[in-house]
Amino acid sequence: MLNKKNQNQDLTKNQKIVLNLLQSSGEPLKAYSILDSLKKEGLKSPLQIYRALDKLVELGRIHKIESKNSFIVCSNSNCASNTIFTICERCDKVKELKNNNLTAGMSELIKKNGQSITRYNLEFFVLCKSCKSN
Amino acid sequence: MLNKKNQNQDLTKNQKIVLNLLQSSGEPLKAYSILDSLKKEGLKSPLQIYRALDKLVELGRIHKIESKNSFIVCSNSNCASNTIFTICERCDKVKELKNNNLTAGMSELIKKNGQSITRYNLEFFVLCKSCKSN
DNA sequence: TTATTACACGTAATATTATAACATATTGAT
DNA sequence: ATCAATATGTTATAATATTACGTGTAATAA
Repeated sequence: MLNKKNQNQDLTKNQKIVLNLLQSSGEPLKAYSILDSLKKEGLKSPLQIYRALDKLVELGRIHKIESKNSFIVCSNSNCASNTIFTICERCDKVKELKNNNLTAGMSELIKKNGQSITRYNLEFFVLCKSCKSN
Repeated sequence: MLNKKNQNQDLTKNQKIVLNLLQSSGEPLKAYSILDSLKKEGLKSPLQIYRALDKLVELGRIHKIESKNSFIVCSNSNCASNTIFTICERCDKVKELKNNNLTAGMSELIKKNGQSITRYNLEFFVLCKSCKSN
């Protein structure tokens, strides 16, 4: 049994194509902009994109940024669908947080909290460094 | 100067109508379902609804639940656009958290964190009590 | 007063995001 | 080989949200 996280071999053709695009982009992309970019690869209907995206989200390979209807590769090898993003309010740049004191603090908090939290999606709006310095 | 938070007097006709509906509902509603409900009040175009919703969000009177494209009244008198929701994964019930140890912990965390967080939207997916007991 | 500004409203058209429905193909397990 | 599950392709359509343009109304500066 291969490790799904580190291999693209389990992915189907369309899933690979979509994932590759998101990986090489590095920033969030919208479904229809992905579709436009992939016309040359033969993908021509929204459903082809959405099906691939859904599966990739399910596998944890990408995440949906809900407030932007956009998708971004998981920059984390093992976030199990729990996501923490910072989104710059001025330039829209998105970063997925990992292994900083905020994520660590969150884990603590959730452990302490009585509720059975199964998953979370956290969107922190910030002014990024380069926007702040202007 | 009246306290805007506690008075609806500053709101316009359409804003009041939409807010009333959301208040009496208590649960998240979608824009087009609001539109359907308000046909009898004379509102007939999506834009009338979206304009009222936008303004109410801006005023902090309601919040958008991004992962559901839904809107819910603010159950908090003073959250300044920072929102923490729990969403039941089974029945979709949404609750806005306030003044519990999770919200307190979040404030702490953010204070400690170097980044200049201007606003946040946190969505915690849970199994609610009634769904858990089944 | 009149002119100006700032909102709010109304309406039609359209853009954007996402899914349903149906047919066919491929894969994987028994 | 058969069966089930999953993936694909395609068309149509649903659901969500905004653009563009014209009108009304209230506050206020000239």
